[in-house]
This record gives sequence, structure tokens and C-alpha cells, in this order.
Amino acid sequence: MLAHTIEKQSAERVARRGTRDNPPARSGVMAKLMLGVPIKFGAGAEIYGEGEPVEYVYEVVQGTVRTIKVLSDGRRKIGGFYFAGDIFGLEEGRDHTLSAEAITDSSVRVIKRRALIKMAGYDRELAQQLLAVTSREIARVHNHALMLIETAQERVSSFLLEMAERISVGDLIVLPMSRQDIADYLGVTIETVSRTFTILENTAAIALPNSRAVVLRDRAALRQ
Amino acid sequence: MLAHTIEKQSAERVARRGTRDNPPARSGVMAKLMLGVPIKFGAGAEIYGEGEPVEYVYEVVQGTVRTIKVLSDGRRKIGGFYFAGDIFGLEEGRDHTLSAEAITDSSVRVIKRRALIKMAGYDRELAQQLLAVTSREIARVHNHALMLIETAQERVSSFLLEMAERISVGDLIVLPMSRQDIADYLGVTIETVSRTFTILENTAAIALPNSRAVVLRDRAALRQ
DNA sequence: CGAAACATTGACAACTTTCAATTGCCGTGG
DNA sequence: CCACGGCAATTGAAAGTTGTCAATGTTTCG
Repeated sequence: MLAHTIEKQSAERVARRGTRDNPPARSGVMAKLMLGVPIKFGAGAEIYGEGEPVEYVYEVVQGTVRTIKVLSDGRRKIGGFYFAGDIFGLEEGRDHTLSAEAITDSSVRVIKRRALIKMAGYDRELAQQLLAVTSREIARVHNHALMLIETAQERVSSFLLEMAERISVGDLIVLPMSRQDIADYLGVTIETVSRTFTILENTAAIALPNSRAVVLRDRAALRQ
Repeated sequence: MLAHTIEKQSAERVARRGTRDNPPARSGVMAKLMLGVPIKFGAGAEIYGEGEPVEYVYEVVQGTVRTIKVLSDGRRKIGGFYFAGDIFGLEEGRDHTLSAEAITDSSVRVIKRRALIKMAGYDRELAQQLLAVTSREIARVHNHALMLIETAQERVSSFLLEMAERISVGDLIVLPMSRQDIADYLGVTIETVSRTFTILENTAAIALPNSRAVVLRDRAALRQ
């Protein structure tokens, strides 16, 4: 099933379509507290849609999720990538300003936002964790915003360093997302991403065993 | 006193240099709860510096504040502008990743972060307000990130629309920040900002009575 | 194996930056 | 009060970067 062919459907409907999961090994804030129901989403499935009311908070148990916004002229922007243990759906206001989709087959914990906030009212530790998670999200988005002020090559390098911190195994990064996803996250075209990868490979900063794998050869060069 | 001639000094030192304020008329979250001590900062003064420990949370009572980051090569990025009633300094981690400066002469309420979080543990309403403020900050930064993926003209238009929402009086926006500040916020050069303003003026979308004032003539055109 | 989607590469156009010069604004001092 | 100096803003021309369009190569999966 391909992302671009998925028709929009409400989070409720998708949630219903999802299947219950066994308790996962991964531990995030919600998992630790045994909160939320684990639900599976196939690659490309929409978890919630832009403009829908904010009802739930989500935690990735397994897989990768992206938040996206489609502009009126068809351009697509990716707000962020979320991996196992990450919380997403933390938005203010009544409605979501972005939609969320599973990039790969994913398992996601879902909990009612109201319930979580209510619980936080009684549980001081939970409240502080919630604040910490939210602050971390601010830092992440801030960082994202700052990297968009850089040149294409710097953006790609920053992206690789971010992925290195979040999902690398040693010097190997296996990218779950397509070039188009990377491009939309960095605010450049896929051609620019591709060209930049090639340049970084030619300057020995990275190696590209295949299009989804990146080996970091010279992190200092990526940091400039 | 000019911004660029101010030498860096710690938040503590600046805070000590600041003078106590009379209780202000403006009301934000902290003011409502009569939290924090109002302190004055002169135009260009540093409120806290990048790399300093996160100890306080701030609320603008009067004036305008910018958060900035200076890169190793001297480029400067502005994370956000904060006007009366806005909260800033909400960052995660031990140290600030950005510094904050008063753009104009400003008065700022300061409260110990720890104290605020501790209080939020006892006061459910405060906890929820804190969460709401934090979520709003995420939305603002998200919006900033999204606007950085656009063309220069779209960025400038988005900037004007953002200022229109936040500080306009009718169709008039009096910008407290310089072209350089705007440029650093939008990730373009001052020349591009200037040229774009001229284009918008020539297409009758705005009028420029002087360099710090913008009159919105055609909001629809700015939205495209 | 072959079709479809994804990724890379090339050539050219468009946009933005860079460098340079000019204009406008405002405070200070004659 | 006006002239001057200094800084911010605007404008112009040339260079550089990124986007667009197009062709080719690669991977995936029925």
C-alpha cells in the first residue's frame, strides 16, 4: 500500500482499522506507565489528519511516523520524524495542524489527551514527564527550524547527524524514509538531496552501500 | 546603547543590573498569578546567554525580546520574537541553546523554573496553563519551521501576516525589529527582505510610510 | 521477467546571495 | 538651524546555488 494512494480517513476510523498489539518490549513514557492501547498501522496509513480535533496523544512503539502538512499548491512539508519511544500528536488548539502517517509498518500507543492531562493533574511525576516531553519537542522543532536557515548541503549534513543520534547503529544509519520524505523535511528537492549525498560520498564524509543505508565516515566533516 | 556594542554578560549579572518595575498593567500567565519579579532591560541587553543553565522562565511585560543563536561562522539566526504577554525561555535540558536579548527597552517578569514546576505540581490549573503555553510555543515554532521552507517572498508575506496577528493596530504594523532581525528570522539576507518589501509595495499589497511601519493594504494578496 | 516507483545525473532557468554604491534618517555639534 | 557623520535601508549588477525539466539507471515486487 502506497502513501500517495491512501485516501484520507479519520483517526477514529484508522484506529478502528488498526489491530491490537501485544505488550511491546520498547519503553517510553506511556509504555512505562502502561498507558494507551497499542495499535498497528500499515506503511503509508494515516494516523490522524490535518484539521481533525486533537483527541489523542501517541507514542511510537515500533516503526517510524512522519507528521506532514500539504500546502494548497501541492507542496508537502514534513514537520518531523518519530521513532520508537517518541511521543507525537502534542499540538495545541482544537485541531491538528499537521497530519501523521506511518512511514513503515508501525505500532503506536494511543491515549486520550484529556485522560492524560487529567491524570497529570493527580500524578506529579507524570505531569513533569509530560512537560519534559513537550519541552523536548520544542527543542526538536527549534532545531529543525534552525537547520532550515542553512544551505542545502548543511541541511543534509545536519539531517544525517540528527539521524545518527536518533537511529544509528554504530556508524550505520538505515533510513526508513524516502528521498522525497527527506527533501520535504529539509525544504529542498529530491534532486538536491541526491546530489548532496553524492557530493558527501565523493568527499569521503559518508558511504552509500545502497540508497537506504548511510555509513558515517567523517562526522567532523559533516559538522564542518 | 546599541545592540552590537553590548558585551555578553550572564543572565544573573544582567538581572542584577536590571531595575525593579512597578506592577504592570499587562496580564499574562505569570502576571495573573502575580508570579515573578519584573525587571527592566535596555535595548540590546542580553537576558540570558546560549550555554547558560536554564534557571528561569520569562514573560514579556512590555517591549520586545528576540531569541538568537550565533553560528561559528558568524551567521545569526533568530528563533523567535516575543511581545507583551508572551512567555519565553521554555527550553529543555540543562543549558539554553539560544540566547535572549531585549530588542527595545523592555520589562520582563522572571521566575525560577524549578519554583514554577514545583508550584504546578500542587496547582492543577497552573500546570495546565503551563502545558498550554508550552504547546503554543511548539505550534509557533512549528509554524516558523514551515515558513522557512517557502520562497523568500512567501516568507516575508508570512512574516507580515504573523506580525499582523500579533502586534498590529488595525492595518498598521509598527515593527520593533530591524531588517537584519527580520532577515535572520526568515533565513534570508537583508537585501532580499528589502527588495521583497519593495515588490509588495509596488504590487499594492502593503504600504511603507517609513522603514519601521507597514500598512496592510491587501491581506489576500499576502496569503496568495 | 517486466512494470512501476524510486533514485541519480545532466543541462538550463530562476531565484537568492554577494559585493558595491547610493539614499534616507537621525542625532550631535558647529 | 543647518551641516555633518554614522548607521540602516534600498537599489543595482554579477556570481553562485538551488529548482525545474528531462533522461537514464536501479530497486522492488507481482
